[in-house]
Amino acid sequence: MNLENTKAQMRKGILEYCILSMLSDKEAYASELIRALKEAKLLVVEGTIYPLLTRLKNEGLLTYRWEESTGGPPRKYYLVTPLGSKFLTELDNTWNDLVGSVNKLTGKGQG
Amino acid sequence: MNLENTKAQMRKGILEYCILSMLSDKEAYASELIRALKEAKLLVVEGTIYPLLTRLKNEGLLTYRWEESTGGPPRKYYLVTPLGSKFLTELDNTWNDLVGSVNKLTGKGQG
DNA sequence: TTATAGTACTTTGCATAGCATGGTACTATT
DNA sequence: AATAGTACCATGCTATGCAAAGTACTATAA
Repeated sequence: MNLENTKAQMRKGILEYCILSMLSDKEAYASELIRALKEAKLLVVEGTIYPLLTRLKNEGLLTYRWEESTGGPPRKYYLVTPLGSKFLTELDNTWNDLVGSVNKLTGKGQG
Repeated sequence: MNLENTKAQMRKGILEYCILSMLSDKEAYASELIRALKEAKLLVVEGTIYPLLTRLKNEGLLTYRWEESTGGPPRKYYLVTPLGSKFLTELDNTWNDLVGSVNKLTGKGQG
């Protein structure tokens, strides 16, 4: 049995929520997001986050602007669109429901 | 954008935790589990739960016994093995860490 | 100039798990 | 015999996280 794999599965679908939420506070570029996610003990790699950002942009939930960097290649600063903000509200509810359901089933709630 | 799909993704990997936890309290068969999960607002269908139970059994986390039913086909009653119980403890920690991480990133925690 | 290192963005292919769908088998009712 | 309800099982699809490799820009060192 592989605990790491199970952990990875638990993270699935939650990254999308976290990233939308992070970008609703202030814009950021991918490497910044990766650092923040790692600090929060959520392991994320480039191959995960770049396709995810592109997908959210194509769906109209995010937009971005280029910004030159003094010490490296230019950066893509992403931010949430009005549609993304609306979707984030629904994800907030979804997440809260999910936590409630799991806590109930695992006996932490009123279960 | 498809909210239902995102919800399904969020559920990924969490079912395994929920089912192990439910079966650590008392044994149950698949249809019982489905009913309980639906009551807790976690949408689950047969095509999801049967392969999952088989997988957990093959990994030694669950075992089962047959029991005849008066009004239908026999039932497979699953229960958690000692190995499954040990694994469940780790999933408890994983889940708590995940909730902490998400709440921190989405600004519900200490920010 | 050339080479190396650091940063940032991109793409490809794989493994996994949830799900839709259809099927089998047992019992009870009509 | 036919239908309905319950329970278990198998197949194929899809989406996502991830490993790995690649591209491009800047700064530093030889």
